[in-house]
Amino acid sequence: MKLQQLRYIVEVLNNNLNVSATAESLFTSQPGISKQVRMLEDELGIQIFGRSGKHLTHVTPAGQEVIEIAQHILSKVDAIKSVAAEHTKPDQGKLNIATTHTQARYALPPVIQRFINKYPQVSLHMHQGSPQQISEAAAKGKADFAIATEALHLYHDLIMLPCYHWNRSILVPKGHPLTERSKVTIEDIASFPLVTYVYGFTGRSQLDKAFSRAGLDPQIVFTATDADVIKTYVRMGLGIGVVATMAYEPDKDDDLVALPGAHLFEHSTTKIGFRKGTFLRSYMYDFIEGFAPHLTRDIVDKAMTMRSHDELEAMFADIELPTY
Amino acid sequence: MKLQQLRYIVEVLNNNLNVSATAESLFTSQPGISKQVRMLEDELGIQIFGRSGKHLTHVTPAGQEVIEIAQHILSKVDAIKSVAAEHTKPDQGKLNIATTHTQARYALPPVIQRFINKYPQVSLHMHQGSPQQISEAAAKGKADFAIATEALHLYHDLIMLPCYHWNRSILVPKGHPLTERSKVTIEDIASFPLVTYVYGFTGRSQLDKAFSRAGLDPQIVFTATDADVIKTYVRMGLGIGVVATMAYEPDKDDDLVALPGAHLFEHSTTKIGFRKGTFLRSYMYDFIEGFAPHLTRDIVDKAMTMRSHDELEAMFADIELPTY
DNA sequence: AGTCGTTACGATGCCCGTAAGGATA
DNA sequence: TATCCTTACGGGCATCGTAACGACT
Repeated sequence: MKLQQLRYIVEVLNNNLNVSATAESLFTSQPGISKQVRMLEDELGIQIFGRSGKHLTHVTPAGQEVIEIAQHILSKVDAIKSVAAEHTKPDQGKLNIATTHTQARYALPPVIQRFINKYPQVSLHMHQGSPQQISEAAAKGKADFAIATEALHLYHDLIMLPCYHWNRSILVPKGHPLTERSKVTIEDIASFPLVTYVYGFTGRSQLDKAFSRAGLDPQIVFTATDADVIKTYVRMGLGIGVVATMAYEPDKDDDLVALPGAHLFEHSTTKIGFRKGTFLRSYMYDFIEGFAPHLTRDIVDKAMTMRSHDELEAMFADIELPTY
Repeated sequence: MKLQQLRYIVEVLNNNLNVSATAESLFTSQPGISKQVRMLEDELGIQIFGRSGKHLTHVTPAGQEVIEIAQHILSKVDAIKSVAAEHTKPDQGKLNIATTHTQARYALPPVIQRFINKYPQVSLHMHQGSPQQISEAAAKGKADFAIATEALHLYHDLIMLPCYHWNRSILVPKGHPLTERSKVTIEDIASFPLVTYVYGFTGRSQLDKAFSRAGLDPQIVFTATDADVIKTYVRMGLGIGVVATMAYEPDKDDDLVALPGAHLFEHSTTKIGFRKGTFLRSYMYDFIEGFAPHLTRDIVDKAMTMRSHDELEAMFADIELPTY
C-alpha cells in the first residue's frame, strides 16, 4: 500500500469515478492511475470500485470504508507537512478561505487587511461561492476555512465556531412611506414587494422563518446572492430590501434608508468552519482570532476536542458574541 | 513522503533511537533506514532526530509531533487492511491479547475456549505480562486488547471498558484461628503476616488503600504476581493470603479455606482496553462480548466515540456489572 | 576496541508514460 | 461513433543490500 494509491482512489471518487479526468487533475497519465488502483485492490483482496465492463460504475461498500480512512490518512499527511513548515518557516504558508459574497464584501476586508500586513509571506487565496460550495471545499480540504452563515452544519466533520451575530435592515428609497413609521412591523414589510437573498444564502432561512411564524406569505419579487444587487433593485423601486445590516454603508448608500429590523427577525450567526483533525498553523489561529476576537487559540483548541455539534454549541452557550 | 519512511521513524523511536536494532526488527538493512530517515528529514526540512556526531541522541520537538501523527497514520493503514480482511475473510485473522496471570489463569479460559470453537480460523496469541507491559503493548498496537485491573489508565489513547467487579478472599489453611470467627475484621487480617500480590498487580492498590484508611500497617511477608504462588506459601504457613476470589478453586484448593473479604476491601474492576481509532474486526467485538456480555457491539461503538476517560466512566456509571 | 551511523556503489524492481486494444453508451 | 478503461512495452528512477569509512563511548 502506497500513499499515492490512496490519493488516487480518493481523487477518483472526487472526479465521479472518471479515471481520465482524475489523471488530468493529478497531472499524470490515466493508465498509471488505473494500474495503481487495481494493484491496491489486488493487495487488499477487495474491489474498491464496481465496474461494468470497463467503466467504473459505483463504489463498493468496502471501498467506501477504505476511502474514508484514506481521506483521514491523507489529511494527516498534510498535517505532518504543516508541522514541518511551522517549524522551518512559521510565517510562510498558504491560507485558503472559502466564503460568501456577504462576508467577502462587508465583514472580511479589514480582517484581511490586517492579516496580510502581519503575514506578508502567507499567500492568501479567497474562493467565493455558495454556502454549499464553501462547506464542501472545507470538508474536502480544498479550503482551510469556510466562513458563512448557512449550510456549514451539513458536513459532519467540520468544526464550526460561532463568530458574530448579525441582524437585518430594511432598505427603502428615501421618502418611502415606511420611513414615516416610528417602528415597522412584520406585517408592514409583508405588504410590500420584497427583494432579498436567494434561498440558502446569507441567513435567508431566518427570514423565511419569521414570516411563516407570523402566518404571512410575502411577495418576494426578486432574489439575489448578494446585497449589492439587492440594493440596485431597491433603487429601481422594484421593492423593499431585506439585507444584513452590515451591508448598508451610510456614506455610499445615502440614497437609501436602512430601517432597523432586529425586532422583526431573529439574529443569524456567522461561523467559521474547518476540517476536524487538521493541524492549524499559528497564522491560522491568528486569522481566526483576528476575525472573531473571542476565538483565542485556547478556545479553538478546546473546541477541537469536542465530539459533536451539540457539545460545541453548549461550549459557546455562555459566551457573549459581538452583534452587528 | 512514503509510508515506509513513517514506519521507519516510528520504529526507530520504539527501538530507543538505535537504528541498527530497528533494521533487525524490520528485517531490512541498516543503511536503508538511515537513508530514508534522512530523506524524510530533508523533504520536510526539519530534523526529526537530534544527533551528536553519528549517534541519534534525542527526538526534536518537531520530530515528536511528526512521529505522533505518523503513528496515527500507520494505525489507519492497519485499519484499511482490517476493513479489507473483514470483507474477504470475515472469520479469519489474528487476535493478540495481552493480559495478566490472574486473567489468563482464572477469568479467560472459558472465554477463550468458546472463542476458538466459534472462530477456529482466527489465530489467537496471548501475551502475559505486568499491567504496565500490557498497557504499553496495547497502546503501541502490538496487542489488540489489554485485559487487566491496574495500570490501563496510564495511556491516554486507550479505550478502557469495565468488564466485571471482583472481590477478595482471605485464604488460610484449614484449622486456622481465623476460621473460628463468624466475620473477620480488617484488624484481624492485619494481625497476621500477609501473602499477597506484588505492588502494581491485580488490584493491589485497593488493598493498600483499605489498610491505610483503617490506619493499619500490616506485615506483608511475601508478594507474588500470581495467586498460585501465593497459595503455595499460604500452604507452607508463611502467612494468610489475600487473593482475588476467583482464584480460589474449591475442588483443587480443598486444603485451604477462603473467607469472604468483600466487606473489608472495595471491589476492583477488571477492564478491557484497546487503542482508540482502530478498526475492530467483528470477531473482536464478539470476543469482547464473550468476555463481558454487557459490552455489545453497540455499546462498544458508542464508547469509542467518547472523548475522555471521564466521559467514558460516566457512560458506564448506571450499568450494572457482574461481580465475582 | 567495539558499537554505531553515514557514504559509496551496483543491481533489482517499481512506477510512469506512450501506444494500441476492446467495451460500453 | 465517441468515450473510457485496460493491457502491453520500454525507459528512467528510487530503493535496497553489500561493503568500506568515520565517530563516538
